Amino acid sequence: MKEGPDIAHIAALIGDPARANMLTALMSGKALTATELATEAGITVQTASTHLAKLAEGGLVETRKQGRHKYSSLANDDIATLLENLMGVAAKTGHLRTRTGPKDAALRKARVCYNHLAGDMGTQMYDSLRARDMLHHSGETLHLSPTGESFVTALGIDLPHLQHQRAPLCRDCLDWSERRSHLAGSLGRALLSRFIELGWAKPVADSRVIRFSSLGSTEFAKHFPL
Amino acid sequence: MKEGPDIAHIAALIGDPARANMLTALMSGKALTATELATEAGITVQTASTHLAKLAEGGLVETRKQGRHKYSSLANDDIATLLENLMGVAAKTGHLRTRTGPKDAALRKARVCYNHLAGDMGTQMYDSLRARDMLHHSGETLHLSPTGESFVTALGIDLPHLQHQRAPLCRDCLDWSERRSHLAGSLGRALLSRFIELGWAKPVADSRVIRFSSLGSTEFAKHFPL
DNA sequence: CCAACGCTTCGATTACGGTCGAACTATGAA
DNA sequence: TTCATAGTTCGACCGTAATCGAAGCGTTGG
Repeated sequence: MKEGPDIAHIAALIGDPARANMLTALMSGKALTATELATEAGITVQTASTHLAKLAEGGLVETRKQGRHKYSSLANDDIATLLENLMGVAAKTGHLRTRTGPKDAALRKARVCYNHLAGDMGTQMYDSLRARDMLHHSGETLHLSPTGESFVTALGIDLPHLQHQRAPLCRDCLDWSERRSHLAGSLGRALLSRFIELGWAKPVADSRVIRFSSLGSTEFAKHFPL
Repeated sequence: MKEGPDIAHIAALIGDPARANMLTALMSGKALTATELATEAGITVQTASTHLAKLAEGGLVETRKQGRHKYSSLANDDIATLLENLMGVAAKTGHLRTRTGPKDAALRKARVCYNHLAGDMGTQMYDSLRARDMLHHSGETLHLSPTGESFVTALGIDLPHLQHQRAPLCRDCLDWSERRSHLAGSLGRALLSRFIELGWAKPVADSRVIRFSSLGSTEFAKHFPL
């Protein structure tokens, strides 16, 4: 009865509709200002401010002041995973907020999960790397094999720079549309931004959808075959 | 703003302290009656009844009537995973309800997660099976290799019976104390109950702790070396 | 058939938290 | 300096939901 961490507190934080809207908006990975989050959630700036204070105190979001703006983002990958997890059971128990619209297909195909690629193409990338032994699963941690290292370097990833960071290089993250893993961690983030840099893909404004160009699709299929 | 599943609803369900207490109590895997859950959460039976109705409507728990008792249990493994996930971020953000007591060590060593073995020994079992190629990871689904099949059969598991069931045989489940995977699914459940059957281990009453006998510890270490 | 038990429903109370208007602070621009 | 914009704090209002006492059902066991 009194053992274990206080799950009620943080669940309650997510449990408010306004805050849930803000958090899902932050799942895009971008840091958003208070007013952006307010309009996203359909509330006034004042209430958004109090909500943000609570979310920060609860360790769910981190804030960073820049000039007269205050940017908020999810505190870490764990939070993103938790939210995806929540979406999974919410979707499975049939409690959808809106009927599956035309947007859903695009969301299921390719979307950003916090900061890396998720959806069909995300799992395809993951599976392709796994199948070619570039990604290795030892215990719980994911590792990049030597062939994998040269592969991503050839793609233009600055691997030494990533390995210097404190954050884990590879992590797997579970999807809610697909029930499968995709690649998270700093490498997952770097790969997505590289795709955008190469002009293969482009994030759709005000959404989590990632749209691949026709060139990008063929290049992606070439580099990550099944 | 209006895309995706309704995470606020189910997060709000978990967000109430009383309900959170009930859910964590159900993490033991046992089905509990309404009165048991009421005392567990420190509330009266009436309120527990209304809470249970809401949890059932939300798809978090399933209820089963037996005589004049009504047994409630977690609806499925996904819920258990979600709760463990929540405990993880709650623990990480430092929002512990109680200071880490003497009970915590036992919890970290071996505990039941919904219905299978978690904690140190859970991850050890998982890693040991993986290291000996008895457990195989293809895509997202876990598979039991032929050597693995004969191994668990030798342990006394009725494998054909398990394979007949609709539920997946192997699944991995993430731990909140250890940040690593352990074996869930019907095989995970069967293994734990087999350990208890063999007298290796015994669940501690009114807790999620699993206590291994000295015989059980040596046998376990023999069967699941690292 | 009656009493005990487990659970549910109803009704009333209460309290907590979300919400916004208004006033205030801080930063940047003119 | 003055104005505009971004965000915070305060105060008051309001609604929702948690809670429990009391009464009502079923089921079990004598």
